[in-house]
Amino acid sequence: MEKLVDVLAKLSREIGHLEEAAKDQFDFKELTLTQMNYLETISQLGNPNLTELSAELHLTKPTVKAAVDKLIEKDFIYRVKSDGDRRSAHFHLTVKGKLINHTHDFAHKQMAEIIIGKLDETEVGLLGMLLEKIFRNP
Amino acid sequence: MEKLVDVLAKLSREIGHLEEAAKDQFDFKELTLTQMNYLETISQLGNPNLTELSAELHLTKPTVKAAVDKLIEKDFIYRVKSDGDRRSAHFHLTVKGKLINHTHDFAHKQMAEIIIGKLDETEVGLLGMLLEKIFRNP
DNA sequence: GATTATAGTTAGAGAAATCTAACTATATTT
DNA sequence: AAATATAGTTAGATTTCTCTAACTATAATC
Repeated sequence: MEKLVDVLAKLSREIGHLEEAAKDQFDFKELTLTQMNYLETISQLGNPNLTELSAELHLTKPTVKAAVDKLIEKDFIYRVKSDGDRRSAHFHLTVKGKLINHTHDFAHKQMAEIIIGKLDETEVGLLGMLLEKIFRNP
Repeated sequence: MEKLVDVLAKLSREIGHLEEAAKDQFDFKELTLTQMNYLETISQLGNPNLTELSAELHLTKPTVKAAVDKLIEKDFIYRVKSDGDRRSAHFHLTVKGKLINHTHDFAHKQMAEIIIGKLDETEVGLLGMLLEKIFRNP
């Protein structure tokens, strides 16, 4: 257990570094840390409305409205009116906004390459199976 | 490769969620997202001085000075004068500031528990060995 | 159908985060 | 030892982030 925790820490630190590096590359100087956080949260929640997004971020609705208005203006997200409820609308990432996820994808791809460089084919297959088993549903 | 990337994405997303949850728990409402980022970066750099911290964050020195002054006031970090260079000082996390790292530790421990719940003893041992091999130095 | 609840908006104010320009003190170079 | 470079600081201004209070429009409940 102790050892497993250690090695998980290393893995997550390594992935963290790779993501940081990817973010630096992807010229996200156009966005503040806070704004990036909004994009990530919108992506994680999967097209939330204002109420859901505010709840997740522990911020008030006027605060979040101001932020998303700015992100819309900068073409990172857009609004889609709800069919069911005419009061409400959901936020979607634009193509530009989805770049934020590419930083994750990039990091994971690099990690995969590191792994393939360190393990032989059998071991890679084994690792894949084990991780898959961990995330299998039931 | 494709499959490995997928499963790494799941793993890192899962650890991410656990860290978010841990942060919520640890009543870091006292800190803004930005301030948490300062603490994490100070921890990662290992007691940087103002110049190093500014460079890493891509921010000007007056900006970073204002931020660290506030973190010192709130007792999350402290200044240690450099022996060699009398102009300079390094930032260290206080006991309170180190709590930021506990959120990571917490997440990794929980992840380890999930893994132990999903795999049998042999498989856990195997996974540990594989991950260790990945992070072995040469 | 009237009342209450929910989703989002607007206006205005204050705190947080950032910058540039100008400065002091110590180190390094010439 | 004079000139230049580096580490950090100060002052002042601007932008970003956040809040509360009051509002509109639609939905749900009674």
